Amino acid sequence: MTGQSYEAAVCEAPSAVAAQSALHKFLARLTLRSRLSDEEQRAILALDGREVFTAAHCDIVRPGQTIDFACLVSGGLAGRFDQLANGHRQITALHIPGDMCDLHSVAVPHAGWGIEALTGTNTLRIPHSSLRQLAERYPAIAYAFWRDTIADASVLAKWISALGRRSAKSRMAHLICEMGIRMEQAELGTRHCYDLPATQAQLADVLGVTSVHLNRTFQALRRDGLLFTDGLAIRVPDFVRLSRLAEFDPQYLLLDSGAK
Amino acid sequence: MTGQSYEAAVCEAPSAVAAQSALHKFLARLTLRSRLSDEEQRAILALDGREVFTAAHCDIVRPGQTIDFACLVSGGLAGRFDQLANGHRQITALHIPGDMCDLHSVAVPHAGWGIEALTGTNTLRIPHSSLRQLAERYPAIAYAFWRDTIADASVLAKWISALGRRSAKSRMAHLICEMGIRMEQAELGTRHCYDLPATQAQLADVLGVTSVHLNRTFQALRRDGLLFTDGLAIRVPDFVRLSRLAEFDPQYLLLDSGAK
DNA sequence: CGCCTTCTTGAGGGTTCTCAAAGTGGGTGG
DNA sequence: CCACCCACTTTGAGAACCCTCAAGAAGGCG
Repeated sequence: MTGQSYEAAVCEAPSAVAAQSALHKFLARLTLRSRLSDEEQRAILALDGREVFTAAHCDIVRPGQTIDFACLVSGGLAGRFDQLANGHRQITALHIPGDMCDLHSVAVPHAGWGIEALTGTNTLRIPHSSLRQLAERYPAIAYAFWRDTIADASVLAKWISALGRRSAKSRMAHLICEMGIRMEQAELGTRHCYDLPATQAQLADVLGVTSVHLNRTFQALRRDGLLFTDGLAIRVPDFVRLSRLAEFDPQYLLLDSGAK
Repeated sequence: MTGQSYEAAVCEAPSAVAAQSALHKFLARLTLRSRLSDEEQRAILALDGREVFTAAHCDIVRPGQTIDFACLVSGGLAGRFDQLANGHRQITALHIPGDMCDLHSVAVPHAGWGIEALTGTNTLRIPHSSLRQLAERYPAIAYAFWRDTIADASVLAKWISALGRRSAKSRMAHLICEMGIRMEQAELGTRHCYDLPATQAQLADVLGVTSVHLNRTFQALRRDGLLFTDGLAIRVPDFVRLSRLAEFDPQYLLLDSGAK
């Protein structure tokens, strides 16, 4: 059921292990932003759901679908997107393992967006009912969920200013910086080296440019020595210099550890 | 302390009345999205805070400021913005009377953004402590606050796809449609006619274009007969036709009444 | 009446798009 | 093991959209 070879690396672990690892990452992010008691933490880790594999380019959640579960990414890379009448997509958020893609769907189950597997992606489908019970029983968890949504909104707002007021080059640099910090926080790599398993066409859908222009922008950053790619691996020799180009300040991610 | 003459229309009411009206609008939006008991509704209406007037172009909250209150707009128009190193601003959200600009600041008090008065604007500064007490005492209110943040994020996500994948003309049309529906819901006008007290330069900061280009885009819409302005008033003769150009579907606003 | 903010217009240039085709590499079947 | 296919990346050329700089018109306010 695993996809092409390079996806096997992500999915090779038995799924129960991957699921536990994703829950741990999810919990780690919650506790970074909110204080939770041991009991509350155990309750989060006890969450259960069906693990589902979605092949690259397939939709995990179709636009407009009404769902009764939230998706915790346990492997791969997922993107929330909005689709235009002409079929063009804009990806509004990227989700890495440990991210609950659509925690907000608990409170608003009718999705106006879709979620796409950018590469072969495993998700844990956690029933809304379980999450709602948790939030009702433990107010601190409800509060943590709220903060998680706020962090999500903060990233969206930052991306609006990137799309509205920055060049493609600066936007690209910003994305590479953001994903570096997030990957590092999730212990999936470092800000200087991590995997970003997306095609250039998909990254173009994130940056709001065409894939042709994205390719040229990529080349410009390589010429400047700011960024190198090796297959899916991103290498950033000088993170500070890249941050300056991007005017990147990780504070908006609401990850204190990344702000150091 | 009221500003220029055209702002007086907004601010002429004694502030206690304006504050009550803003709280009613705020409550109306919450109850649209969440069910609240009579007691919970009374608790919201009993919220109190200092009313502050901010002149046009001045900051209600400066970027980076740590605050201990949330701002409920009671008159005028406010914009959340992100500022670049070169001083350029991108407005990420517009807030009309009845909107709690930064409800999320209750959970994340250090602002990474700023809030600007686009015109002379009155805000009610409601202490975080009052809101937090309310959320702790009434779980349904905490839940309603969460949903409000989700609605906020939904609007942000829609705006990302507008900035990334639409022309200035379509973006402008989308903004006019969105504000029309929101104004109608807030009973501050109708989708066919409402006041938008912002300068073209400010609207350009929302749309992510220059004021020169915004002006030309405006003219193009007028030429097409889609949109007319009369001072601050926006007139939309054919909302359906404008919606089509904008590919506007009000569902993302999470205002069921607007979706009809 | 004069100042100031805002809106409007013009001309030229840069970024990004569109359309099209060629190059690259992994996977698959013969 | 080779040939083919397919998805992805890269390149080229011309056009469209939007920006910059600059200056002129319009309207409120002292």
